[in-house]
Amino acid sequence: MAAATIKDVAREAKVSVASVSRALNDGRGVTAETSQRIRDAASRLRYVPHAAARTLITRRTNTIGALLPDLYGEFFSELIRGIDLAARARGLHLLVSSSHDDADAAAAALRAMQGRVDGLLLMSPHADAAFLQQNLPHDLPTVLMNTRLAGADYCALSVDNDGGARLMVEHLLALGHRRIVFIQGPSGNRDAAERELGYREALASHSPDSPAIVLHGDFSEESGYRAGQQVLALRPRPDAVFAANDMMAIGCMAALRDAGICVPEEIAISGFDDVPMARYVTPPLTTIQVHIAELGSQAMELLGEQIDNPDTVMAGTHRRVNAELVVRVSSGAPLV
Amino acid sequence: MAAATIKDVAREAKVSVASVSRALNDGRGVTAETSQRIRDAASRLRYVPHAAARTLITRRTNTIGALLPDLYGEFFSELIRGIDLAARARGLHLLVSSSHDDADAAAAALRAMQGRVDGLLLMSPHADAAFLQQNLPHDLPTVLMNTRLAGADYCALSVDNDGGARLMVEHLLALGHRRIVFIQGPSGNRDAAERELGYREALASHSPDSPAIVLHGDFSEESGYRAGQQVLALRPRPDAVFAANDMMAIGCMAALRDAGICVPEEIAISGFDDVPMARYVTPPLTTIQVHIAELGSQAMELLGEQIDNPDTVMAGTHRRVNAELVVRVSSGAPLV
DNA sequence: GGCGGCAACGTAAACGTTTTCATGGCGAGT
DNA sequence: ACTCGCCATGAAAACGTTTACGTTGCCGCC
Repeated sequence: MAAATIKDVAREAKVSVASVSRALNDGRGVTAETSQRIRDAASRLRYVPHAAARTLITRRTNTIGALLPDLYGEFFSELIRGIDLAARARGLHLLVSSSHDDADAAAAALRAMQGRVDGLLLMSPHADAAFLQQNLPHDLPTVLMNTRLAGADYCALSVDNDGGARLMVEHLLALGHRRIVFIQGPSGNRDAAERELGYREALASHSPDSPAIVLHGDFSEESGYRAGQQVLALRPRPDAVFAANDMMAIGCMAALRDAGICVPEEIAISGFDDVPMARYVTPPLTTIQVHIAELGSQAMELLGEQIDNPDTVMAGTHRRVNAELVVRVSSGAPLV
Repeated sequence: MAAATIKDVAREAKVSVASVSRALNDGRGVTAETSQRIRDAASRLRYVPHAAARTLITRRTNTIGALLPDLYGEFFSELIRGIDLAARARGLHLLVSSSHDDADAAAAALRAMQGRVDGLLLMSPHADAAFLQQNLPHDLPTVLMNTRLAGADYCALSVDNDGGARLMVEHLLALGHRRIVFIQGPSGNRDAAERELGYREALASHSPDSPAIVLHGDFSEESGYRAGQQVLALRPRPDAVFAANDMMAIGCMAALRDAGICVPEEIAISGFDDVPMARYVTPPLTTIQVHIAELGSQAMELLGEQIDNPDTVMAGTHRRVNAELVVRVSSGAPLV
């Protein structure tokens, strides 16, 4: 029993294939009763339109592609969840290609998506201008996510690292902390750089006499631990530490604990990301939460708009998704 | 500039479309030099075959679908990673549909995949026999993952909860613990039920005089905390606690700590899953690690075999992916 | 030298839709 | 009553491939 085609339905309902197509799509140009007869015949035969045949003529796949780097844990799941939800709401399918870690693999994956998708969600560390120019079919609607490229040629979306960092510094300042250390992320990492920028900006604008004190780190817990040891050696001793991510904050906290320093009474600590673990460490970590799912769904929305109106040029549109302050014990805020 | 078609390439290379198709696919029936000329023309025009047109005639989409429930965190990412890697190795694309939490949504998603995929990876709490019979196109190769259905009609793959739980109980017994409490997962959850079964089996076969002591829980940290309080009230007091997942183990550990009980000196604790947090709690949690990525890639392998040889019936094949004991401090094992 | 066979290549059908255009019927307006 | 126009319906083209089948030319063999 091969799958039923539109011809089978037409024969069953004693009409032409054209009428079947009309009845099952917009439904205009067909009498109510013939339409009903056709629907009955279709469901009787369990007819489901052949997607490829439809694509061939309509030039639409009703599918969008997501090209992602090698991602771990919470971030990836949340991102996909957001994308998937928004895509489903628009009746679109989701073709994902993940875990390609070099530029060649990404380019190959990109080529392979050609013609299988109506639009592309692209997040790739290799996505510089040249790469895009070379590999991206320029008539394909695309939204860049968290790429280092802020260029005006593409539509982009990224998390507001800058704003999040500013929020955190303002929070620490409001609590009375004045000497605030920042622990950097790996050099070359864009998120890390933006967070540092936000730290410096907030400090400069809200507390010009507070020095910017920056220690090295690479997002790993160990580097946070080492930074914590350096913090202890600083004179005068800092009031607070703001790590570029939670894992470093946790490592730093361990270093302070090992040295007998009380957090947050003697030194406040805060991180960035709000990983699930952040609320479980002792003391619970004050941090910045980013709604990753929202990043995904907003990107999908943006892409959807581009697909629906291909003529209105949206290149250069650049949105940011908000970051939110999550106050817990480690920053020394009075509990309410 | 619309995308180049095979006709354009044919014109450019001054051959017929048939020769282009031959040269670009198997390459037989075409002279070496014409073949080269065709390839040149193709790359000059940036020709990439129209996937839908090809699908229409070959009846193959080179895509597999993954239908997943609403999944969180690590599990989802690892699963997708495993699937994606194995699929890419076979030159297949991955269409995912996730986050459908009721049976109707799952059925709709399943219908929508009709004809877009060559095979299906299905993990759904709603996938009972009736649901599958009703919604699954029976000529579509399918692999069931972690479904409650062990029936012989489908090809299936699941994690060895049973074996993992046995490993843990044997570990605890080997350390000299005799009164081992088990904290259940939510009722109706298949993973939880299998873990409990493994606990009971191991206890019965290795230490028949040890009683099976089972407390209620629902996988949440809070339920673990409550179970921990019940543990404290038991007389004689248990040696060890084996929670059906890590979060409950962590909750239980908190309850014991709050009561001033030392872990593992007075009571050993262990969990299941090896969530990232497990190594960071104090003391670090002994648990069972499941290679989720392997679950994904093995499922993909199984599906690939089904697709490649559609005639050999593989229904009823049922494999399990191993679970592994991860010994940390919380079980009281001597450190090496 | 004619003929069979084989290899390279071209022609055209087929896949299952959507959509344009043609056709017929029927109601309304004069 | 005749015609105009609209509306439901059908016929057929088109989308871009693959592939079965025909055609051509060439080589070798009798």
